Amino acid sequence: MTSSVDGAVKTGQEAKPLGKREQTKINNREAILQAARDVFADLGYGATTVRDIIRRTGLASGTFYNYFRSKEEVFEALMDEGMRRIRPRLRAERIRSRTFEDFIRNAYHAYFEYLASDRETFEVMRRNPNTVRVRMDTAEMIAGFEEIREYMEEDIRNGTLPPVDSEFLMAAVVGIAMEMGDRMILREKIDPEAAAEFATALVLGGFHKLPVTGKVPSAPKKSAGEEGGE
Amino acid sequence: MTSSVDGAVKTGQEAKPLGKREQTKINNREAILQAARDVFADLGYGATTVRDIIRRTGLASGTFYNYFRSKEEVFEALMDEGMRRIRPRLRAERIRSRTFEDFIRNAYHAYFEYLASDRETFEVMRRNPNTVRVRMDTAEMIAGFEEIREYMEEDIRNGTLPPVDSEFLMAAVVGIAMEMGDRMILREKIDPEAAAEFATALVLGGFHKLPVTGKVPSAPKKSAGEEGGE
DNA sequence: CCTCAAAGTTGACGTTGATTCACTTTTGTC
DNA sequence: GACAAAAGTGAATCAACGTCAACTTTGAGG
Repeated sequence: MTSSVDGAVKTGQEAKPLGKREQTKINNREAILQAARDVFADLGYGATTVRDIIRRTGLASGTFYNYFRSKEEVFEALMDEGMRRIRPRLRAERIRSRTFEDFIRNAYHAYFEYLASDRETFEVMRRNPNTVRVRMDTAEMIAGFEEIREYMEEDIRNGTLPPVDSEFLMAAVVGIAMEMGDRMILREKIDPEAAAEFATALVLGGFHKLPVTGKVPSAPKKSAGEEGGE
Repeated sequence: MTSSVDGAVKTGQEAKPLGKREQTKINNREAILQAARDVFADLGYGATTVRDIIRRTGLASGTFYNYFRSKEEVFEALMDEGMRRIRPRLRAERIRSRTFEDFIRNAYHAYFEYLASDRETFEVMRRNPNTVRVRMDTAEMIAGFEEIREYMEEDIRNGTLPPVDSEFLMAAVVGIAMEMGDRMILREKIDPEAAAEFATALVLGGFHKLPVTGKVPSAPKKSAGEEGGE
């Protein structure tokens, strides 16, 4: 009622007229991110300065700060972007997977394939085989890890997985992925398939033997539901 | 022999007169390292400046640069120190251990116990549960990892371990240690024993199932020896 | 003890890069 | 076409870096 006379009507959800303003904003942001990827790869994270980044975009130094507060924040955005791309895949694998085994296998495949596909972002590591590695625990990452852990607790509840320390298991699974991922990226021939098989075999071969805590975690927020008898 | 008339004779190897000069040098270096530990813990690695570090020592800013070239180098020294403390233990465990199993178990125990004991250095992580984590691959660390890998290749050669991708296995073992270590440190009650058992169980349970490459690595520098296998 | 050269310390100084902000340009609206 | 809001610009300010000439301490020789 009484809406604007000729304004674009918000029909469904995807009727983007997308004014010039919105468009440049998107473009600039993307330009900065891309420049950052390049510079990080060339100079390494530690050595790059905010100015190195904007210089490559042709924008003015001040403009950078309309988009990000610092070099860290750009890096964070880069990492978040990666995580945001992976999580839906993990979630999909999760749904598809009937067992803990399936999930692990599919998750590792998804992860290593993503790493291999987004070389650009991870070129940082190839160029700085020495010195400092940075790792950022962004909100998105922490959430991603927690989600994995959540899946594990579900599997403990439904009996697919013995009642082990789910935080440690998640940490181990993630640690394997990270460290192996770094190595994989550095190799001459990048073979995500092989990496995934390796990681999967290790975890699936080993998880039966883990010390059990005896404690079955209680469900998080959802309905109590059945927690499965003995 | 016409040696100096009254100079300290270098009898064996441990006759340290240790002049005042030498002593302050050691003291200053140690003071800087200790200050760095503190500041990193308080402010986080990224936020601390060289000056934050020296300010705590009472030394002048210029003095810092007589000892280290940068913040990175201090951090590196801190990490190296840790690695230098661990490697002899690993080597000792290596010698004591007859099998791959023993080695893994002992190595994890050594590592998690060291982490727990040197809380001060790793306090960095506790204080900055968020944001950036830095990890440095110092020469000492790389050497340490390579040493582990070397042990694994030995075990492949002597048949204790199937011919798997030793780089990946090393990466996985190290990744588990790092990521679990971080989690362990963050816990209310730090239990290196439990962490070591967990990690050990995972690796030892799983390594039989790893994909084998068929290739037995050849010995590094020593005599060719028998490479076994038909 | 006294003297001297080498080693080490100091902090002010010139640089570099981060961050802000008053001003200009662009965009969208009426 | 006029205006206000949004975004861009780069000079100016500020913080930290790393250097260096001058100063202090140490230890060796006399």
